[in-house]
Amino acid sequence: MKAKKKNSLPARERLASVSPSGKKEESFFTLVYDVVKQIPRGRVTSYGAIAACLGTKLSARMVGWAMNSAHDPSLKLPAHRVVNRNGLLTGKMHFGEAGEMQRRLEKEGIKVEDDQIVNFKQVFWDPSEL
DNA sequence: AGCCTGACTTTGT
DNA sequence: GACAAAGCCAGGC
Repeated sequence: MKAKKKNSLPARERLASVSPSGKKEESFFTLVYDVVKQIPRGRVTSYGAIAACLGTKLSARMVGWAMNSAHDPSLKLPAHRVVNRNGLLTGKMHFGEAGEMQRRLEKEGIKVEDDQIVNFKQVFWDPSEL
């Protein structure tokens, strides 16, 4: 999975440069949201992958933490497609009800066993791949 | 202004 | 192979 291409240019600045009218409130979350929203159905990714894509690979925590603020349903963030690098549904407890995250994943064809994604390597989606 | 926390990851013992 | 600790950045209090 080390097929990550070198991102010499931090996506932070790249995406942050996207200011429609000069007035922009891009925060770390915005970048994360954008990436998460791009996760194809039936695929999952890890916090580290997103973080690396953003250029802050040293801080995968921020990604997960950003999701903490993503509790807004209007964001339509498929947070259930975001797991830790082990493919473990670490944040399933934050979905309101335990088991919902797994249920959603299974609904998309992703098998989850014991809170862990089966064939995680196969369903893993690298944001840099898009 | 400063300390604490957090849905992670990596590395060392 | 399992456990412990450090690193990271940004928001909340």
